[in-house]
Amino acid sequence: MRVSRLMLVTLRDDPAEAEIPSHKLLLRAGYIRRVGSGIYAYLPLLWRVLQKISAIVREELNGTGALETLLPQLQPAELWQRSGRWAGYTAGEGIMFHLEDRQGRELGLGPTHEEVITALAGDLLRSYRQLPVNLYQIQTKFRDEIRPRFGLMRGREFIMKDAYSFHADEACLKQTYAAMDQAYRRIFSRCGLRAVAVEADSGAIGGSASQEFMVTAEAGEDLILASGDGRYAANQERAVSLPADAVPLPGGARAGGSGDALPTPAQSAIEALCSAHGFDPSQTVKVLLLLARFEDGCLQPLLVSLRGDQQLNEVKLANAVSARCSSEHGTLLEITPLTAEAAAKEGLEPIPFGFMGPHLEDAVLSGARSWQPRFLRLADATATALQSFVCGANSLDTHRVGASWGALCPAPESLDLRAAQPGDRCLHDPAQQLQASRGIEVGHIFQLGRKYSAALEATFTNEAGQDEPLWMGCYGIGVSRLAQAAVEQHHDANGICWPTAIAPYEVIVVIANVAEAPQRELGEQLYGAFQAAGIDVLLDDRSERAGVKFKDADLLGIPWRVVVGRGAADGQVELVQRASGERSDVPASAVLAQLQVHLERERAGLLSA
RNA sequence: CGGGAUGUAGCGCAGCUUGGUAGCGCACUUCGUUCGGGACGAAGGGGCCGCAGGUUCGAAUCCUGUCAUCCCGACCA
Repeated sequence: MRVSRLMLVTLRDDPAEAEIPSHKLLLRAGYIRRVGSGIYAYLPLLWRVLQKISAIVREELNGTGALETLLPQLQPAELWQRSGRWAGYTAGEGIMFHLEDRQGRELGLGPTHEEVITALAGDLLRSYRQLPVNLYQIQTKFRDEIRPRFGLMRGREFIMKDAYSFHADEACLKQTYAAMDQAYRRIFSRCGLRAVAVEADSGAIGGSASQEFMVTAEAGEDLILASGDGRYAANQERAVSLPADAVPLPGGARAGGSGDALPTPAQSAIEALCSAHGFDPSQTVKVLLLLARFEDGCLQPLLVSLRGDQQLNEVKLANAVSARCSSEHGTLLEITPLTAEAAAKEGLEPIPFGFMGPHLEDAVLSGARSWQPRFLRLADATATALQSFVCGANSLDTHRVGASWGALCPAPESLDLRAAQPGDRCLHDPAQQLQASRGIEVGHIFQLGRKYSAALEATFTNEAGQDEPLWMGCYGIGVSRLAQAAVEQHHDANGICWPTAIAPYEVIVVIANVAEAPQRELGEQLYGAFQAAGIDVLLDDRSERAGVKFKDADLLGIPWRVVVGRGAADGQVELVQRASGERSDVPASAVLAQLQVHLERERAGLLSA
């Protein structure tokens, strides 16, 4: 391709709309344009990148025996109602774009395809003899994100590879899951990405085991916690760790175990309380009030006890609340803090916020207009493990010192609700500490089990002649996000440095001065020779000054640059590697052979490294 | 949804406090000089100043509303 014909528009200044390097560079170098919030046009250069990524994905998945297919994006609500996800995905914080057709029938734009594929599988897969099957597609997904951001990182319309596997038993599912794990590692390596696999929360998709693949980058939206020995890595949403030891409360349990009253005027924050009385935060129990909203409209107040020095992990809490309430009230839609304003609106007596203890009685909820009249009481294990502690006395400006479970109130159910923190000791080896890094989630694989197949009655006949639900796995890769993640990981002050395997073009031949016939002729000749050799080559034939063309070549990030300039008359050209900046003078007759050696190796991505 | 910010030419910005009918740099067009790291000079084209009301003789500028975009958050009282 000739640059003069490429519709190339590069920007000198960073567009105001972009914040992170990869987003700025993709805009500046003419790879993308914003059409709306979270909606981007993939310009010809980026489309080549996306196709190269897709080709790698296809090769690796086809290699595992997976079948490529293409499913509809317009999906009937009925399908989602059968799986039980319609309300959760369309109401509240739901992310599914949905609409009505002319007959008034409801439809959704596919944010994911479990429903469609499972219904198809139920229809087509009848015997264990057909299993296992793994189907995948690469297509646009639609998600009405709460907050789209960072260009392609979190778009409302984006390209995803999603795969779904079907099995006769769990062991077979685990095999395919492991095969996909391996395929994913190869895919990211071949794309030239440093990616790590981490344990993950399976979120709204559901199912049991799940693992995310993170491209490590400062601008990542996710926090990864990993042990120094490399044996444990998890998303913070999911991570487990050993909490710091609590400092024992001097004097132990007092006044029959329900504690002594202590005047604590205006000391509603743990920090203020501790500094005023010399307590350690780990000697206190803090109480959080929250409100869970369910699909059926039920509003359930939550009372969560945590050790004062610990932080709540909302994802763990949401999972715990779902497990306890969803069979009765349907999908958990959201959990919000229970505020004084909301309580007043509900017609309740004032609640002593800032001075609450775990013994706060359900009576404070009496007279509630729409809330359930009882708290769902949950506690983190760090709180229930305390022999004696400091907590609010449930009246303003007062705490209790030396309270203990049982005497004060029954200990609530003890769970893991705390957020693991960097510096925490690891479960697998207390000598190891968790270290934090940031990551961009580019892939996620799940063992779904039979959640969807049971809901959608997708069954097969087993060897014994009985019908049972299919075992399922699902596996996603954010193709467009991966492209931007690659830029985030591979750029410098001058622009993008694409890994060769996914670069839009592998080589750019720059004619320094097109007014010079020898340069022009040699440039054209090399361009033709590279094309004939199967190299993806760009020819910068524009009548710009050399400096402009060099700047643009750097910005675009083409891995190799061949400069045809002053030496052209003597048959000499310059070969420059974009990422390293290394340059050498090479006879024009030898440059193709040299390039082929480099490209041969680089096309494999990091696999060869 | 809560908070913050910004909307002026394709991009980046100034002008707004103190109302008088729009400017700079880049990009674009033409000509000349230049020609290996975003050249210089000259001449041009392009804007209902996000939109709608209001105040005023007069609004980019003041007031009200609205829309859009970006950032932070939606977690500990």
